[in-house]
Amino acid sequence: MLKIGELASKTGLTAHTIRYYEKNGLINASQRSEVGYRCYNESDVRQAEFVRTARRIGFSIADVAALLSIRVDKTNHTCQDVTEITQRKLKDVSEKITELRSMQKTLQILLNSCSGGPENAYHCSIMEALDASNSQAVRGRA
Amino acid sequence: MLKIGELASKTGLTAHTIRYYEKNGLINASQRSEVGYRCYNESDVRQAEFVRTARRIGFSIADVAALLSIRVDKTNHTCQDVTEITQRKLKDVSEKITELRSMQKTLQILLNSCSGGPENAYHCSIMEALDASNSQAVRGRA
DNA sequence: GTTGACCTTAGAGTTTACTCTAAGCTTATA
DNA sequence: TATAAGCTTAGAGTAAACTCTAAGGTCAAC
Ligand SMILES: [Zn+2]
Ligand SMILES: [Zn+2]
Ligand SMILES: [Zn+2]
Ligand SMILES: [Zn+2]
Repeated sequence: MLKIGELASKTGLTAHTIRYYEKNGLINASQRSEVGYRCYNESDVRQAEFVRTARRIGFSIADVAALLSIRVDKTNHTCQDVTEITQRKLKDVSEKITELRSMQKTLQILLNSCSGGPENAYHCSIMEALDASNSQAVRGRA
Repeated sequence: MLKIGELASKTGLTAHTIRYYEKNGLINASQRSEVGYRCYNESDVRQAEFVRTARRIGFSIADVAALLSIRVDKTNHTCQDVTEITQRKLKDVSEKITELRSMQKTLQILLNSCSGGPENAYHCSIMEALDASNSQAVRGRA
């Protein structure tokens, strides 16, 4: 039976975070000690590790809660239930990457256009591009 | 002279957002009408468009504030000042992309391992991977 | 002359995921 | 037997960027 600090060092979460996850239904201490300390058994620890793994992958707390509800009742859930959550997350991540790549490209174009030197910014092409609301560079892929 | 709603439709920002930006020093109305309405002149509009463009590229509000302070005093700032902000942002964006690509890869591996079919999740390989805290798939690029 | 769209302010609420604080027990160590 | 480290709770604070509300004044149109 681990105390919260022990679970924390075992999982790499902080005790604060574990209590926060508990409030959100992700981690649970099956027992309390006589004085009220949280006590985690092996099954609790495995669940905490599941949570940490899922969070590391990028699942939100709500996603993890959904995955846990499948986990505790696998026979009444399908592989489809699991992949739906995973697909949705993959879609989010992919969309975010697309957005960021567009930003990345624009920023790179801006940087390529400017010397970055010590001359004053009066004719800086980055500033000019930001000022031109109809600039090619800042409207994404042309 | 535009009123806030006119500036909003011209820029694609909402009136709420424009007031919020004003509070943060990004957009300013040079005048008020007799009854206190914000009035934006051409220069104000150009600044608002600069802000909108910079925000669209992904610069934070603090970044935009820094860019604006260069913009209003170009002769006392250098191209280096401008590129520093841009480089920092590019670095942030690139790091975020790296993170997300790692998530994307993991999620794809998970999805490839599961049929996604209507069978129950008892032997679901996604659930198994999440449960195995030492799983290959969930520890990023091996 | 009243409806409806638009404007004003200060300030609260939203989202996500923590992160920290205060006040007070408990437990291990020197 | 004192410290120090660790545990408890409720609740507040943080970050970013909005988003909305309430209560009220203004303006154009029918
Ligand atoms: Zn120059
Ligand atoms: Zn330059
Ligand atoms: Zn199966
Ligand atoms: Zn499956």
